[in-house]
Amino acid sequence: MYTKKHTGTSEAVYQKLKQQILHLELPPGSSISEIDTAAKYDISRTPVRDAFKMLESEGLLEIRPHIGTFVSLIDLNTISDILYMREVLEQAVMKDLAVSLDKSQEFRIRLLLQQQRELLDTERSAEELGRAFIISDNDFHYALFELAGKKNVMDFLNTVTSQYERFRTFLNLGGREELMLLYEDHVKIWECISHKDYDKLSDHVSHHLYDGFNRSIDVVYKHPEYFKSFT
Amino acid sequence: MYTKKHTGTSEAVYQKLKQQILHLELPPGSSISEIDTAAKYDISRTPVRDAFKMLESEGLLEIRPHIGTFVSLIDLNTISDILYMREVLEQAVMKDLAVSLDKSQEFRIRLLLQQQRELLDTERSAEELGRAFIISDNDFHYALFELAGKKNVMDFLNTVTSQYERFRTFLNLGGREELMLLYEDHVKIWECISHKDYDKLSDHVSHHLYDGFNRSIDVVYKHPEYFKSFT
DNA sequence: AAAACAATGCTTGTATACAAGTGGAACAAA
DNA sequence: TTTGTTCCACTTGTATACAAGCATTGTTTT
Repeated sequence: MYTKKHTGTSEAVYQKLKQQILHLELPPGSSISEIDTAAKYDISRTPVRDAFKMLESEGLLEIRPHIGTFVSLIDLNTISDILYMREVLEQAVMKDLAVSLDKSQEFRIRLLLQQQRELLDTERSAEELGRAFIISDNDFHYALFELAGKKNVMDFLNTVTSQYERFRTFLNLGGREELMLLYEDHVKIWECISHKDYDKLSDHVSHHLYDGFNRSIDVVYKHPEYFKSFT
Repeated sequence: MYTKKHTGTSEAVYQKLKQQILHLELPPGSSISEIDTAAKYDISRTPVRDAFKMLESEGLLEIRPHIGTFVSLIDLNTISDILYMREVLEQAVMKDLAVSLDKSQEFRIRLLLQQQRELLDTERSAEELGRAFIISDNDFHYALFELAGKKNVMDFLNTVTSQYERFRTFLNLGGREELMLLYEDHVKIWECISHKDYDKLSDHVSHHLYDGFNRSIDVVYKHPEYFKSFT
């Protein structure tokens, strides 16, 4: 038998569980025990506990001492606050980028948009396309932050907004047409940046963030057990 | 002997260590071992490890497997990005508050300002006054976020910006006069909110965030060993 | 029948033993 | 002296045993 590594085990478990939670394979509210997870991956409780703690700090797990560990319910109030932060920060960063845009950056953005265009024209299943587009969408936003010199800001945001990703995956039941709307938002945002049209830029950024959610928020009521009760 | 509690131990150690790090009693770059810490508080390595992991996720510790654990150096690039986030988010939140301000909220802010005023008029040592004012300053900002209905946004910010608090403590060598300037900023910010003077409000918020740092940033060079090299 | 209660099996929290990687110190060879 | 090497002390990573809290079930008592 190969000797087991003494680094990276908990990190691997963390990544695996996080993906399962974000993709709703571990649904909100479901229980998950340290012992079972350890047995499943043929490791001890220790690295599993480390992974659990990390996921708890991101708000994806809820550890109740001596009772059990549960995948956290989606809190729509939290989602709302996350959207607010993303809106405000993205508006500011995009504006900064528009102010200092140069030709090489413009080229890079054009390239990303073209990639996205091709993605939408490729035939594949709706679910697969949805996931691929979310990744591409994230790449697009991340690239804009990076070009604006605000990569760390994006990283901070992401550490605190895992909930947002999960909610996005949950709502992602839209077909090619819906995704096309998101792509068109990107094009509009890019046009505003390159034309330095700051007012419209802010509007498009807000619209891009909220519109998809607003359009499909009714599906929330198809899985009320996934959500924390809100009044 | 009393039976040991089976909850809260790691949390207590976490809080204790965090305070020591933020107050620079555990200086940046210094090493801290799990075994020593466990012995110091007469507990086992397990809760200490939990606390270490939490502090690492906040960027206050750097755990190098099989080598050691070190209090992280202050990264001025990170500080810069944190300041950017706080600037953008505070400007937005304060503006929101100004839009919807009512009399009872105005009363609450006046109260906080008066408390701060009294604090500055009380005789005590410079260092103690500095720490007390930082707490009072945080309370003031927190209250404004709360009044704007954005308490969670502030909480998110704080989980990610522990570095900022440490840096602030480090720079806090200013006397009563410097603190008075911060207090006057608060008064100006409040006036802009109550008069709905949005343009000046943003300026004052930015000024309030950056001015203190800019005025005393020279002390950085008195402890270069605390900082990550930057180019 | 209903209510109080004790036993049991689950959970996570803690303590401790062991594994394995790292770096420096002591030491040997050139 | 310099260089290379071996060893050792120290670190964190992992595995596992035990402690203790909670909930459910089944039993006993009223």
